[in-house]
Amino acid sequence: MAERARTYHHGDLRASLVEEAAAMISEGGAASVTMRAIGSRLGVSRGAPYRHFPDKTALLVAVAVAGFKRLNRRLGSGDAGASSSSVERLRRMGEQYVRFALKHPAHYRLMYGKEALARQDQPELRKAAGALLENLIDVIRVHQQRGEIEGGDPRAQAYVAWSAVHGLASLLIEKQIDPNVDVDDLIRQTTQTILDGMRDRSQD
Amino acid sequence: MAERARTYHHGDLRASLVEEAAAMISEGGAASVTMRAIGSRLGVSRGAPYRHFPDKTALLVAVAVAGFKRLNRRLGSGDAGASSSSVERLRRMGEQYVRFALKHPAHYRLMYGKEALARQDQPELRKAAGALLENLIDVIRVHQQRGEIEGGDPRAQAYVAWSAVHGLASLLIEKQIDPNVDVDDLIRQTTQTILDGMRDRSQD
DNA sequence: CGGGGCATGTTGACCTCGTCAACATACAGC
DNA sequence: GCTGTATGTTGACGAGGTCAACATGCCCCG
Repeated sequence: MAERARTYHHGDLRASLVEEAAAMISEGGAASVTMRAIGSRLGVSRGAPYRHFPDKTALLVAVAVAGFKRLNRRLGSGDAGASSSSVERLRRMGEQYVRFALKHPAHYRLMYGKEALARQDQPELRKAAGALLENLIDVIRVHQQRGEIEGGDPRAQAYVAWSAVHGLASLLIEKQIDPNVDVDDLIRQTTQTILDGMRDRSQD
Repeated sequence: MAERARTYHHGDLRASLVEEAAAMISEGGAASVTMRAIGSRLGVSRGAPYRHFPDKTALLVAVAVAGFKRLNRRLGSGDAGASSSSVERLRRMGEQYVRFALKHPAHYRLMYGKEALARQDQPELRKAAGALLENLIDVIRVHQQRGEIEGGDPRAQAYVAWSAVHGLASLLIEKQIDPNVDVDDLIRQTTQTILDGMRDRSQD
């Protein structure tokens, strides 16, 4: 983000673009992000962004990457805070994950919406998402060593856990879940079910 | 191409539009679906679709609804085929679900991509997705009665299971999962973990 | 059997948007 | 101060969604 505060014409337009685009996404959804609109909000012309990003997709990818970094930081912080009662730590991560998605629905959607983004493989994005997975794998590995969860391939288990929280976040965001259901309970039950499932492996 | 009924000008353009749009989505993604392109492929003008759908969104919603119905049918059929070894039935449903998503990635994406669709609540879509949930709840209820899974609120359990398979499908579709991982194994492990988790409930 | 009228389809036009090229300008270092 | 490059601006183009005016087919009424 803070590359350098070059006080050029605008003064680090690149960073401002990413920041403003993220804000616009939160306010009006990804569809409201227009080169013209974003330029207008920043007091520059529609063409200005092209001096910093080859096209709109690249800008959106940057926004998505920033989102992953933020999410990562958030999960990490909750994790660092006193390694609580072992498994509780994993459950907390899951909760933090879903809560992040609920707090920034449009942004979250963008992070996982390859469709709207590159056809080309976006290495930056892949790296940011990869970091998320790696962190999760690390935590799982720790718990495996403590014997708190079954000791299979931690990567596979990470995928299962990730699927559960991502799926829940996605369904909630897309309003596929009855609004009368208590979200907190549902989050708890989801993480708990996964943890229970990872402890009791009866076959394969 | 196969169906005709009213031999009006085109002969049931509405159905053709939905069908063709679905085909185009599969071929080139949702972005390739253009009023002009779809009209061209069907031999009508760009304006013709507007006699059957108020706007492009409505057409896409119809496509999404058709997708849900197809998915529902598929899950139901697998379910009806000899109520296999109890829990195996639930696992099969999960597998069928993910497999459907992998077979029709763009279509699946559309089904859950509210962003691209209505700002307004689309009752048809909600109904179709609701049917999916209801079916899942029914199956879960049956297994609860057989004592094969814990007997809490079947709706909540359905959401948990749905989250897991939807999340896995989503991550796979968006290529967030290492291609070296064996997809079949991952699907099996996911459904198995959920089932194990629903059997062994140690706390609330 | 012949119109009338609604259901369908067609076209032209307008607006928004992404993007590129030509042009303008501000900084930085000499 | 002077020049070159990093930035920003504008005009233009093409794609695409959508609407209104217009055209046409089809069914039903008399």
